Amino acid sequence: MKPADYESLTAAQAIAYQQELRLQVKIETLDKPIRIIAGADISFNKFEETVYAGIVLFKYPQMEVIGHASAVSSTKFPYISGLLAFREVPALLDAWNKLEIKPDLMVLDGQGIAHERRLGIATHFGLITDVPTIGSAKSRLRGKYEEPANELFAQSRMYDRDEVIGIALRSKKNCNPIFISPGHRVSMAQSVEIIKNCIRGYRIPEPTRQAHILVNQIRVEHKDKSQLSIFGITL
DNA sequence: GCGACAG
DNA sequence: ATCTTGTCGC
Repeated sequence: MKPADYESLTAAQAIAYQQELRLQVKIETLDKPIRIIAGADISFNKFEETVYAGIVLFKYPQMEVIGHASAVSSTKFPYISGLLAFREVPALLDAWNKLEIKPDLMVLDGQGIAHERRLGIATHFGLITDVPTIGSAKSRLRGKYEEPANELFAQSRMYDRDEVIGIALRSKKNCNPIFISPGHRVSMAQSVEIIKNCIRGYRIPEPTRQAHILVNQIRVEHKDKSQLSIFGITL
Protein backbone atom coordinates (compact mmCIF):
# COMPACT_ATOMS: atom_id res chain seq x y z
CA MET A 1 0.00 0.00 0.00
CA LYS A 2 1.32 3.41 -1.02
CA PRO A 3 0.46 6.71 0.69
CA ALA A 4 -0.85 7.99 -2.64
CA ASP A 5 -3.57 5.33 -2.41
CA TYR A 6 -4.75 6.22 1.11
CA GLU A 7 -7.51 8.38 -0.33
CA SER A 8 -9.35 5.36 -1.62
CA LEU A 9 -9.44 3.59 1.75
CA THR A 10 -12.50 3.33 3.96
CA ALA A 11 -12.03 3.88 7.68
CA ALA A 12 -12.31 0.13 8.29
CA GLN A 13 -9.62 -0.60 5.71
CA ALA A 14 -7.36 2.06 7.19
CA ILE A 15 -7.73 0.48 10.63
CA ALA A 16 -6.93 -2.96 9.18
CA TYR A 17 -3.81 -1.51 7.57
CA GLN A 18 -2.70 -0.04 10.91
CA GLN A 19 -3.01 -3.49 12.44
CA GLU A 20 -0.60 -4.78 9.77
CA LEU A 21 1.89 -1.96 10.21
CA ARG A 22 1.77 -2.40 13.95
CA LEU A 23 3.77 -5.62 13.65
CA GLN A 24 6.74 -3.74 12.16
CA VAL A 25 7.08 -0.96 14.74
CA LYS A 26 10.42 -0.93 16.54
CA ILE A 27 10.70 0.91 19.83
CA GLU A 28 14.39 0.57 20.60
CA THR A 29 17.43 2.64 21.51
CA LEU A 30 18.82 4.62 18.60
CA ASP A 31 22.61 4.22 18.80
CA LYS A 32 23.47 6.45 15.87
CA PRO A 33 24.40 10.03 16.92
CA ILE A 34 21.84 12.70 16.08
CA ARG A 35 23.41 15.55 14.14
CA ILE A 36 20.42 16.72 12.15
CA ILE A 37 16.89 16.76 13.51
CA ALA A 38 13.73 17.80 11.67
CA GLY A 39 10.23 18.96 12.51
CA ALA A 40 7.16 18.42 10.32
CA ASP A 41 3.67 19.86 10.26
CA ILE A 42 0.58 20.38 8.12
CA SER A 43 -1.71 23.37 7.63
CA PHE A 44 -4.97 23.75 5.70
CA ASN A 45 -8.04 25.87 5.32
CA LYS A 46 -11.16 24.45 6.90
CA PHE A 47 -13.57 22.96 4.32
CA GLU A 48 -10.82 22.75 1.68
CA GLU A 49 -8.95 19.68 0.41
CA THR A 50 -5.64 21.47 -0.11
CA VAL A 51 -3.00 20.70 2.49
CA TYR A 52 0.33 22.44 3.02
CA ALA A 53 3.13 20.24 4.36
CA GLY A 54 6.48 21.42 5.61
CA ILE A 55 9.67 20.04 7.15
CA VAL A 56 12.36 22.16 8.80
CA LEU A 57 15.91 20.91 9.36
CA PHE A 58 18.05 21.83 12.37
CA LYS A 59 21.59 21.19 13.48
CA TYR A 60 21.30 19.26 16.76
CA PRO A 61 21.62 20.07 19.61
CA GLN A 62 22.36 23.68 18.68
CA MET A 63 18.99 23.90 16.99
CA GLU A 64 20.07 26.21 14.20
CA VAL A 65 17.87 26.04 11.12
CA ILE A 66 19.85 24.60 8.20
CA GLY A 67 17.16 23.99 5.63
CA HIS A 68 13.54 23.19 4.81
CA ALA A 69 11.19 21.76 2.21
CA SER A 70 7.46 22.07 1.61
CA ALA A 71 4.72 20.69 -0.61
CA VAL A 72 1.18 21.68 -1.51
CA SER A 73 -1.05 18.66 -1.92
CA SER A 74 -4.69 17.63 -1.84
CA THR A 75 -6.61 15.00 0.12
CA LYS A 76 -10.15 13.75 0.34
CA PHE A 77 -9.49 11.64 3.40
CA PRO A 78 -11.40 13.30 6.28
CA TYR A 79 -10.03 13.95 9.72
CA ILE A 80 -10.99 10.97 11.85
CA SER A 81 -9.54 10.63 15.32
CA GLY A 82 -7.09 7.73 15.22
CA LEU A 83 -6.65 7.90 11.45
CA LEU A 84 -4.81 11.21 11.13
CA ALA A 85 -1.89 9.67 9.22
CA PHE A 86 -4.08 8.74 6.27
CA ARG A 87 -4.92 12.39 5.80
CA GLU A 88 -1.52 13.98 6.44
CA VAL A 89 1.21 11.47 5.56
CA PRO A 90 0.88 11.67 1.75
CA ALA A 91 1.57 15.43 1.77
CA LEU A 92 4.38 15.06 4.31
CA LEU A 93 5.98 12.44 2.09
CA ASP A 94 5.97 14.89 -0.82
CA ALA A 95 7.87 17.40 1.30
CA TRP A 96 10.16 14.63 2.54
CA ASN A 97 11.13 13.68 -1.03
CA LYS A 98 12.09 17.28 -1.78
CA LEU A 99 14.51 17.41 1.14
CA GLU A 100 18.11 17.85 -0.01
CA ILE A 101 19.43 16.35 3.21
CA LYS A 102 17.63 13.68 5.23
CA PRO A 103 17.59 14.16 9.03
CA ASP A 104 18.78 11.59 11.55
CA LEU A 105 15.47 11.92 13.35
CA MET A 106 12.15 13.65 12.81
CA VAL A 107 9.59 15.12 15.24
CA LEU A 108 5.96 15.05 14.11
CA ASP A 109 2.99 17.06 15.39
CA GLY A 110 0.83 14.27 16.85
CA GLN A 111 1.18 10.94 18.61
CA GLY A 112 3.78 8.22 18.18
CA ILE A 113 2.74 4.98 19.90
CA ALA A 114 0.40 6.82 22.30
CA HIS A 115 -2.42 5.61 20.09
CA GLU A 116 -5.15 2.97 20.37
CA ARG A 117 -3.30 0.71 17.92
CA ARG A 118 0.16 2.16 18.67
CA LEU A 119 0.13 3.75 15.25
CA GLY A 120 0.03 7.51 15.60
CA ILE A 121 1.20 9.68 12.70
CA ALA A 122 4.81 9.77 13.93
CA THR A 123 4.97 5.98 14.06
CA HIS A 124 3.29 5.64 10.69
CA PHE A 125 5.62 8.12 9.00
CA GLY A 126 8.72 6.57 10.57
CA LEU A 127 7.68 3.15 9.38
CA ILE A 128 7.19 4.06 5.73
CA THR A 129 10.36 6.20 5.48
CA ASP A 130 12.43 4.03 7.85
CA VAL A 131 13.48 7.14 9.74
CA PRO A 132 13.57 7.42 13.56
CA THR A 133 10.58 9.53 14.68
CA ILE A 134 9.08 11.04 17.81
CA GLY A 135 5.50 12.18 18.32
CA SER A 136 4.93 15.49 20.11
CA ALA A 137 1.22 16.19 20.57
CA LYS A 138 -0.52 19.21 22.05
CA SER A 139 -3.33 17.11 23.45
CA ARG A 140 -3.95 13.56 24.56
CA LEU A 141 -5.44 10.88 22.39
CA ARG A 142 -4.91 7.78 24.48
CA GLY A 143 -3.58 7.01 27.96
CA LYS A 144 -4.26 7.84 31.60
CA TYR A 145 -1.84 10.14 33.36
CA GLU A 146 -1.50 12.34 36.41
CA GLU A 147 -1.00 16.05 35.90
CA PRO A 148 2.76 16.76 35.98
CA ALA A 149 3.91 19.24 38.67
CA ASN A 150 3.96 22.89 37.58
CA GLU A 151 7.73 23.01 37.10
CA LEU A 152 9.80 23.02 33.94
CA PHE A 153 10.30 19.45 32.67
CA ALA A 154 8.11 17.81 35.29
CA GLN A 155 6.76 14.65 33.71
CA SER A 156 4.39 11.75 34.27
CA ARG A 157 3.82 8.49 32.47
CA MET A 158 0.82 7.83 30.27
CA TYR A 159 -0.69 4.37 30.68
CA ASP A 160 -2.91 2.25 28.48
CA ARG A 161 -3.79 -0.69 30.73
CA ASP A 162 -0.39 -1.71 32.11
CA GLU A 163 1.60 -0.35 29.22
CA VAL A 164 3.49 2.96 29.30
CA ILE A 165 2.71 4.56 25.95
CA GLY A 166 3.99 8.09 26.44
CA ILE A 167 5.04 10.89 28.77
CA ALA A 168 3.10 14.04 29.65
CA LEU A 169 5.82 16.71 29.76
CA ARG A 170 5.60 20.20 31.23
CA SER A 171 7.65 21.94 28.56
CA LYS A 172 6.95 25.40 30.02
CA LYS A 173 5.81 26.52 33.44
CA ASN A 174 2.15 27.56 33.73
CA CYS A 175 1.36 25.93 30.41
CA ASN A 176 -0.46 22.68 29.72
CA PRO A 177 1.82 19.69 29.18
CA ILE A 178 2.69 18.24 25.79
CA PHE A 179 2.44 14.52 25.09
CA ILE A 180 5.59 12.76 23.97
CA SER A 181 5.81 9.24 22.62
CA PRO A 182 8.36 7.40 20.51
CA GLY A 183 7.30 6.94 16.92
CA HIS A 184 9.72 4.40 15.47
CA ARG A 185 13.32 3.28 16.07
CA VAL A 186 13.83 5.34 19.25
CA SER A 187 13.20 4.57 22.91
CA MET A 188 10.79 6.27 25.30
CA ALA A 189 13.65 7.71 27.38
CA GLN A 190 15.49 9.03 24.32
CA SER A 191 12.32 10.60 23.00
CA VAL A 192 11.83 12.64 26.16
CA GLU A 193 15.50 13.67 26.38
CA ILE A 194 15.61 14.76 22.76
CA ILE A 195 12.42 16.79 23.07
CA LYS A 196 13.72 18.46 26.23
CA ASN A 197 16.82 19.48 24.27
CA CYS A 198 14.56 21.04 21.65
CA ILE A 199 12.68 23.34 24.02
CA ARG A 200 13.60 27.01 23.59
CA GLY A 201 11.32 28.91 25.94
CA TYR A 202 8.07 27.94 24.26
CA ARG A 203 5.60 25.19 25.08
CA ILE A 204 6.12 23.62 21.65
CA PRO A 205 9.56 22.17 20.84
CA GLU A 206 11.45 24.03 18.07
CA PRO A 207 11.14 21.39 15.34
CA THR A 208 7.34 21.34 15.21
CA ARG A 209 7.04 24.97 16.25
CA GLN A 210 9.11 26.16 13.29
CA ALA A 211 7.44 23.69 10.93
CA HIS A 212 4.08 25.07 12.02
CA ILE A 213 5.19 28.63 11.33
CA LEU A 214 6.51 27.59 7.91
CA VAL A 215 3.38 25.80 6.68
CA ASN A 216 1.15 28.52 8.04
CA GLN A 217 2.90 31.26 6.10
CA ILE A 218 2.90 29.13 2.96
CA ARG A 219 -0.84 28.64 3.35
CA VAL A 220 -1.48 32.36 3.81
CA GLU A 221 0.69 33.25 0.83
CA HIS A 222 -1.15 30.72 -1.27
CA LYS A 223 -4.43 32.21 -0.09
CA ASP A 224 -3.31 35.75 -1.01
CA LYS A 225 -2.35 34.57 -4.47
CA SER A 226 -5.76 32.98 -5.15
CA GLN A 227 -7.46 36.11 -3.82
CA LEU A 228 -5.52 38.31 -6.21
CA SER A 229 -6.47 36.13 -9.17
CA ILE A 230 -10.13 36.60 -8.29
CA PHE A 231 -9.57 40.32 -8.78
CA GLY A 232 -7.78 39.67 -12.04
CA ILE A 233 -4.46 40.88 -10.72
CA THR A 234 -1.37 39.12 -11.99
CA LEU A 235 2.12 39.33 -10.65
C1' DG B 1 -26.41 3.73 25.57
C1' DC B 2 -22.88 7.43 26.98
C1' DG B 3 -18.65 9.86 26.84
C1' DA B 4 -14.04 10.57 24.48
C1' DC B 5 -12.02 11.86 20.44
C1' DA B 6 -4.12 13.68 17.73
C1' DG B 7 -4.85 17.54 13.64
C1' DA C 1 -6.82 22.43 12.16
C1' DT C 2 -8.75 27.51 11.39
C1' DC C 3 -11.49 31.86 12.56
C1' DT C 4 -10.08 36.12 15.85
C1' DT C 5 -9.66 40.93 20.23
C1' DG C 6 -9.24 41.46 24.19
C1' DT C 7 -7.84 39.99 28.48
C1' DC C 8 -6.26 37.61 32.81
C1' DG C 9 -2.07 35.77 34.99
C1' DC C 10 2.86 34.89 35.57
